[in-house]
Amino acid sequence: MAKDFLTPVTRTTLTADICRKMVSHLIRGDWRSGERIPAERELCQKLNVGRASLREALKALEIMGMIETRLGDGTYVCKRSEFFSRPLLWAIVSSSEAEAHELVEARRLIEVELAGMAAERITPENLKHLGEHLDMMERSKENPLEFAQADINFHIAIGQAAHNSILMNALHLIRNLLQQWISRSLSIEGVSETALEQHKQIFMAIAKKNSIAARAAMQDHLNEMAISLLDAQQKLSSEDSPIK
Amino acid sequence: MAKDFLTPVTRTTLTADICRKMVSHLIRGDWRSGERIPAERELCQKLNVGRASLREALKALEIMGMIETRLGDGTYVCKRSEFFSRPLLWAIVSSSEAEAHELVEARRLIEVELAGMAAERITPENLKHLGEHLDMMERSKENPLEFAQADINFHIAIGQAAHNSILMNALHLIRNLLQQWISRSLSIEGVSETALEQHKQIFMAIAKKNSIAARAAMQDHLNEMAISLLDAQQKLSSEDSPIK
DNA sequence: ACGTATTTGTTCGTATGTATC
DNA sequence: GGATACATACGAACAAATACG
Repeated sequence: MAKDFLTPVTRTTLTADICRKMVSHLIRGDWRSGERIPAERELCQKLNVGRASLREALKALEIMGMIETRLGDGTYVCKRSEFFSRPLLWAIVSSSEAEAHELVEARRLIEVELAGMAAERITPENLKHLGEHLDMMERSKENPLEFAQADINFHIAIGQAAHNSILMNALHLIRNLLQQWISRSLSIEGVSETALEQHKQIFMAIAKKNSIAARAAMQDHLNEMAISLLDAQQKLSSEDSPIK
Repeated sequence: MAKDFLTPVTRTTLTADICRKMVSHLIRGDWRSGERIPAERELCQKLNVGRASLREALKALEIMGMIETRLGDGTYVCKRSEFFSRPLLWAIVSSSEAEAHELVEARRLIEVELAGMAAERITPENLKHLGEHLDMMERSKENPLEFAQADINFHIAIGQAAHNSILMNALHLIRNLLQQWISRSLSIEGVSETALEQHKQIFMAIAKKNSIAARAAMQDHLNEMAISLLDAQQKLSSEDSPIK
């Protein structure tokens, strides 16, 4: 069509251009993971741009988790697996309308899948860590705080064993959003005993690399926990004094 | 343990703090989608920070697709569904085959579940919309751009019918990160015909409120698409010319 | 049609705090 | 402790694009 004759001049900002250039250097491996990149002032000269423009680009990359700047030291390239892993980013996924039951639903979906994937992909080292967290739970039956922490670590370790960083980020996020209710529900009489028992089931299924059993065990666990959790949540929100 | 006595002082930068604050305003809806936010200098005064620090935060948000700045005009809030949709992000994500694989995996997990949930919870109105998007795909077989848009709308409509805002947000996010490859793969000979046929299967299963069939149909669809998609992604990253 | 005010884009200079050797 | 290199942060200034009367 005639109206699309000549493409409009797409105005780009200097900052975005710098960002693009930096990204392509990062990707191409001109600067490797863990390496230090040239100082800001040096880059300014090489790129022939002002310091503010460069810093805007650098900050954007930092917030996306691609580089890390250390005060008084320099700027370093992050590992690829850390790209996009800044919690800030994933907070966006949550929404104010998000209700407890939606969170619980999302949690079940993700953790069941992660358990299945972990059973298929777990390395001996992953398994060792997983076992340690289970032992920790056993030892800290009398200490609610330690128990809750061991519980978290166990679930996170499963996520790591699944080797999918995207879902791992999602797991972290949902955990954070649910954490206060999870802690509360663990303090209900008898819940932590049940949880420990179910964790053992999950561990065994994963150790046997039985993906189906691992999914089922995690499903059982989360079904059970969902009840206590929603219970704790209702109690909590009814106590909730309107803050306004 | 004694060594963990006092929590380390987590040094935060001003820019990151500003960024956090802005994000929470964006999420909480203090500034709505499409609205113009206060001018830079005004924000500086209100937040009591220098303009450079503020701009670094704003640029980061812009590159992630959360806000849009127009020279000589002002800064506007993007729609939630457009967050993370900036081309620059594609460049970053598309550079890693491992990440592509993880994204595809996460997409399958979420969309299969959403299809199942949609079959159980869809309202007549939701179903009407879903049907309209399907018709749109049928009508635009010859127009790749329209077809791709109808494809997006169809999947989004399923997400809406599932009535879980957390998973809906996750769907948007992953969609945006995968979009360029999805478009590419749809342009491969024969792929769009297959996709259309599979969409019909999904639609029928959901219309019958058959959750199991809906899951299966979506699984089929995404399995098939994953092949074309990873294919398109490999081709794309091998074309990548060194910029220097 | 023109000019003025507003707003973002970009650079520079300067002062300060921090890390490393 | 001192010297050096570096990031952090602010403010001022001008350019460029846009909106509005």
